[in-house]
Amino acid sequence: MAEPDVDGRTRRATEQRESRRAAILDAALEAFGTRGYHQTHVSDILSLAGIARGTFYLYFDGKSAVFLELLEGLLAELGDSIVGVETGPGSPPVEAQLADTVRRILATVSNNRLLTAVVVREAVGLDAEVDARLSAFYGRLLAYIREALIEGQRIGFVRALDVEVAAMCILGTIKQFMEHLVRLDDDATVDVRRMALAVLDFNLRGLTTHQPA
Amino acid sequence: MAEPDVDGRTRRATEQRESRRAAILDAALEAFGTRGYHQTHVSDILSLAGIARGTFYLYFDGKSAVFLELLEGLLAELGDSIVGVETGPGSPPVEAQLADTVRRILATVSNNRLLTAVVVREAVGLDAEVDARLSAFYGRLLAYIREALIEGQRIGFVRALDVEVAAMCILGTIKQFMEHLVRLDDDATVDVRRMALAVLDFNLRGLTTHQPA
Amino acid sequence: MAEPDVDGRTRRATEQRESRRAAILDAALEAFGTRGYHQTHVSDILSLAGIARGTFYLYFDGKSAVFLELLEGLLAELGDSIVGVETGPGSPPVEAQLADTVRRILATVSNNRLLTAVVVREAVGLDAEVDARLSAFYGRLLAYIREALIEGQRIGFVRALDVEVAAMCILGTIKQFMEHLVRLDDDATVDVRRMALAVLDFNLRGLTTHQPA
Amino acid sequence: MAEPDVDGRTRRATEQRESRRAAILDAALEAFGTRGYHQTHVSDILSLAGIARGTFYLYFDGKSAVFLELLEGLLAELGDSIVGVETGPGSPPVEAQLADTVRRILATVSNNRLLTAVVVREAVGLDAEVDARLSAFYGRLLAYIREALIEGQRIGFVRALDVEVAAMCILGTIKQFMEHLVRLDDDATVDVRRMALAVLDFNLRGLTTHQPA
DNA sequence: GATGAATGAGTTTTCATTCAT
DNA sequence: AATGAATGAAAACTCATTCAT
Repeated sequence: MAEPDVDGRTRRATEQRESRRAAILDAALEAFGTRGYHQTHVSDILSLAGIARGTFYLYFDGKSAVFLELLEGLLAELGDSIVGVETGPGSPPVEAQLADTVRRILATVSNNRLLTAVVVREAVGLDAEVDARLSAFYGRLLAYIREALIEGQRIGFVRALDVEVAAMCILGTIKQFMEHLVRLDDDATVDVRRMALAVLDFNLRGLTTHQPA
Repeated sequence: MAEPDVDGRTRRATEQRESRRAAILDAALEAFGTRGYHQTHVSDILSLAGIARGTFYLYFDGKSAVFLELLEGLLAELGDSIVGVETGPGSPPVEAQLADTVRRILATVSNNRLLTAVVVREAVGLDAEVDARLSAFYGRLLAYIREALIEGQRIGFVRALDVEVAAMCILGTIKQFMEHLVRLDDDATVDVRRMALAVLDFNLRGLTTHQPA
Repeated sequence: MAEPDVDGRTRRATEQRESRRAAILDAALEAFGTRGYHQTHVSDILSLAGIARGTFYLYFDGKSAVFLELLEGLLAELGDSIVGVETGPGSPPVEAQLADTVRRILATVSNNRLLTAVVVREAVGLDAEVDARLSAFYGRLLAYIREALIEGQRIGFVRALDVEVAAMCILGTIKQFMEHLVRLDDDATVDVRRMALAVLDFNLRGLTTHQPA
Repeated sequence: MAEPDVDGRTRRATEQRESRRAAILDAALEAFGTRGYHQTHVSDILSLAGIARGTFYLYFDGKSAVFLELLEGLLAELGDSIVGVETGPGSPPVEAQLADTVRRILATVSNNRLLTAVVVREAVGLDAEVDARLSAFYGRLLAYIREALIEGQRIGFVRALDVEVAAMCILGTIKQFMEHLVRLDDDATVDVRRMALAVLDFNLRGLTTHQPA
């Protein structure tokens, strides 16, 4: 009845529980990433995770619950990747800060290729709650970009333009870029960073030669 | 078996057949547009079309076949909206031609809001063949944009940039714009044309004030 | 396109539908009667009815829905068996009327032996709605008996007693009798009518020799 | 392996074991009484008893085994409540003895309200063995009543009647009364004893005013 | 002895497609 | 051609019981 031992057992049990959860999430991620959300059945997750039916329901409420949890994780990571641009004296140049943000998003997407694939491709119509979360996330992202644009205008970095539409366009280029990344084979180590900077450059300068507007 | 009579009967029958087909397509369009592909059941289409189960399978091979046909139609229309930019002497200004293309795409999307919604949102994971078609379409669209950019560079309209990435970005802004349009309520007649031009402007000039890079 | 033919087809279809429903109800009745409610699975009903899984759900919402419908039928029949006692001039003797009621209940139970068995035995705890219906029925029956007793006291047929308790006791004897009937083998044609009259006699006169109270 | 010490340890262990068993039985009783047999899951018992899943199976063979044990207890107590009527010289009056029996049954039921509820309501269809036990108990009870009636007839207390049917009716009134008691809220301290006597009175004298048959 | 994670057989339910009328 | 009843494969989910720690 030594207390420390009991503690030890409890801790080990908890750790095991957590690792089992993680294993199921991994399996689910692989399944979703491979077959897509709708073509993935609980059975697929089971066989990938090597567990019994009941075990799955011990850890999650069902297919959509696992997906939701994976999604939350990705959205959280993406949310963290995006930080406001500092404009105070002594701050790094704005373009450099933007490039850093792009680099961080990029890393997150690269680390979560499979999941991002599902999210980007089957964006809507999966499940009421999943839809809501995604919607909310894109809403927040859009709002963030909007704010950044307005701040950019204040400091004279961003020209006069329709902030609403511009934010939408930027989001579009980001999503398309994500979709592109996701489509790449694992071994296709193209120069992703270079592409990211090219996306940034596109957003900043547009297509045209610099004839004044 | 009097030939002339049969001709008349045959024609009428064919006409009826066609209008029945069209009615089913309409019903399917509404169903898919409202509930999305996966949440739409054949029953939904049946009740909207006011036909019996068996009748449906007399005209189409199944749920995914109807969807595929609707998709083909949309892609064809979209394809038609996109025409190359003429650069010969006496051609209208490039920007005006681009604006026209944007306007045509816009009209197509507006006329096919429901279907566009499904295509844009549930882009992938519906059905192997549907996936392939969509992929092919976006591939062609991307190729078209790429060509246009190269031609633009040749005539000095487009600056030096990564054509691959720029094409991707443009596609992204278009898709995001489509998604935005699709989200609007039917009666929300916001100034869509103005927005379209703003998207074009964004793509052409980017965000920044024109300090040379 | 002869209208009468269409009518004929429609009628025949409706009839078939009804008879299919009836067949399922029959199968369900047999299954419930044989194995009891909880031991009966939809599969049992399917194989007894010789239909496919989906067909069952075409006609009923599920196991408890079929049972509820069977129950409703029985309760309705039982309700019809029970009619008030007439006390006007020229009415048949009260005892004779009561004997008739008993006989009618008896016939109903005999005709619905299997179902009565389930109802009497697994009275409660099957399903929320089933419970409610049964409860309501017994409540009405109790109320009916109470009224009859009060009327009986008014005309001097029933002695002074606790009406509440007496009604409860009578219900108890009826239920126990039903349970007994239900337990009998099909071929055991004991003199059921005689027993019914004995139950009536018990309720009317009690156990004791007629020493005045 | 010092014998005296082991004895002490053994006794203490046995006591603990017994109290653990009792705690599980208590929890099971509450669970069954509240939700009924089928709606009660082993988990319900576990959480009420505050023990782990495995522990439960250390003490009992399973859900139906616990229920069976609870049932045995109730049936034993009920069996003890019922003692034969003495008719020798100097015995208390028959009616008083019957009233005592009624009182004892009543006390038992009151003390075991929850369990009686399950037994009375879900009488049959729980489990083969449970069914058999209940059946046997009611058989014995019926036999006891039958004997009592015959003895009653011998001493001229009970009139000429169909003993079989009368026993059945009496059992019916008892069961209905039990069901009624069980339905009462715990705090509804209606005059149960008065009701019990009214049941007895009903059984003895029946409904009618005493016009000779 | 105690624990609670794991099991998997057993059930229910759905829905695209077929086919006899 | 049209109908709609029937099909049954495919999923999802539950819960009593086992067993390694």
